[in-house]
Amino acid sequence: MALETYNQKRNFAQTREPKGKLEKGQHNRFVVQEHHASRLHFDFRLEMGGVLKSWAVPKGPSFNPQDKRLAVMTEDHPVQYLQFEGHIAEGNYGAGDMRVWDTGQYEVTDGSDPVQDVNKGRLRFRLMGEKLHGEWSLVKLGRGDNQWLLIKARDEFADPTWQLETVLPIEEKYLPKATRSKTPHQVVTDQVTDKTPKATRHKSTGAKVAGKPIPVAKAFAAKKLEGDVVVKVDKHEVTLTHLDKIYWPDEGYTKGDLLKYYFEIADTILPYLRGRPLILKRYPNGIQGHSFFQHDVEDPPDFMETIALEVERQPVRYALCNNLATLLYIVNLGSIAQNPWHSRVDDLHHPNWIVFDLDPEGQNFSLVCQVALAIKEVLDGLSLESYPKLSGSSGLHVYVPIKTEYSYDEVARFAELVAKIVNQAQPDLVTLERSLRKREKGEVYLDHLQNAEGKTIVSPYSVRAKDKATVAAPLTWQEVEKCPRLEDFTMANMPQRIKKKGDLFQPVLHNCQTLDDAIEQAEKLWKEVRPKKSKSVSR
DNA sequence: GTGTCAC
DNA sequence: GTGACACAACGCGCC
DNA sequence: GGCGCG
Repeated sequence: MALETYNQKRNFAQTREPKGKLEKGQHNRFVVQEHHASRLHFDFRLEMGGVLKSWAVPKGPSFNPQDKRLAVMTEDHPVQYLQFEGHIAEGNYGAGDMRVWDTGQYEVTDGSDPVQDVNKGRLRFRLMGEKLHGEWSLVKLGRGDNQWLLIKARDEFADPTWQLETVLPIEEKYLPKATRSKTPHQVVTDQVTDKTPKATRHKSTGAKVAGKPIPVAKAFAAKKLEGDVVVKVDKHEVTLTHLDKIYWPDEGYTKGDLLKYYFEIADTILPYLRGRPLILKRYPNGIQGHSFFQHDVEDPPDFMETIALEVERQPVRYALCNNLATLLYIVNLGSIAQNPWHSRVDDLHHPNWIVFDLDPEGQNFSLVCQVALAIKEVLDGLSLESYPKLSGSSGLHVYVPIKTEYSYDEVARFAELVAKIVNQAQPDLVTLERSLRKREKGEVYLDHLQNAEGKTIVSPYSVRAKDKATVAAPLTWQEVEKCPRLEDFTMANMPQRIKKKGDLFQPVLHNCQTLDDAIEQAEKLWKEVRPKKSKSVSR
């Protein structure tokens, strides 16, 4: 049954090849035959299920694990074919010389059933032949139903310098015209088997050619952003891919739209990113697709600066978004919102802003605005300017810019003190309770714990991976009083708003406030207002 | 190895 | 019919 | 999204 095709293809009056019949025993032998047929190729056969499972490998096996050799599965051959050598007469299937190139035993690596593995399209095995040794894999490809790859696994037998040699001399007919009459030799070079034109050869699979670089402004001036484009940014080239991929299915916004937004507001956002380690949260398939965090940027492009930080005794290279090229690069990777540290690399241990993160947790947004105003009132009382922004997600952030000289610990302590004071002033509105279960309904969670080294907060002007492509929008306090709607601040209208209002957050980078007095006053204030809990306990 | 196309 | 050329790098897990 | 792996 399994050998029907084999028998059909052959006229046994004319060929000395063995007749196909199933064999009982299971010996796990293999053979590689050098086959000088219409094309020179190598037949790779593994004994299993009473037949030889066979693949035609045009370039033959390679000990270089980086070579993935195309292996076309052909009809099962009878086990007697293991020994077959000779000349198949002209006019017959596979006409030409056949020699055993290598033979020996094999074993399936994980002890599973090789027939099943073949059916599954994945086979790993160890070869013990004269020439071939070590671990190999055969992996079935998706397209076509008989295309596989033969790959050498990385082990002690792997050898990138290895070169295949044929048993028989290579006939002139297999050589490209240009090379003919120059002593056909026994080393199978690329030229013998590689029929691809020189021009397209060696374009490494990863680096796709997306055309000539276009000046970035010109690229984004285009009516429609689609496909891939290489963009020239200053001296750098940035490849932008899948520009027409839908990132916001409901609105139809594409990755191209997102990139265009960041290009347009780059001058406004970059100051908030510059010098700050970034944690990338990537959505390669848009806001509804799978997302993941990336701390370490593997293989950063030349224009991207990074900082190596020790994390659990391992160096981790964090991205620094110091220029437009990097911004476009990380956005192209699916980094929709940008998440910088609170401190910069020139002074990593000292944050230059304090953040209060207000999370409504299902509450009415007007409550959030009330709490924000309560925070402002407390901060005003401590003579500190504060600046609100919509998180773009569901809450609100209040920033207090400070001099770069307070440790994260000092800042965290101060932030907690302020949070307690606000909580004391508005106990019905505010909770400091982290645990969701313990939070009362109608309370807004005031998170001050975000003020720690290594934590991040979504930067102003970041687009959020949320419906409507909402933006983390800086506001005026007057706007907070009127309780804005976050869906009114989006990627679609933010550039206009910036043109009209300028950058409302500019003081956050320049108003370097001193905390010393505020800390002193806050401590005093807290002593006055705090609940006298300790006394009731001790009583 | 297979498929397609020009001659 | 034959030779020249084109095609021949998948799916998964990880960050 | 893109790399390395089998």
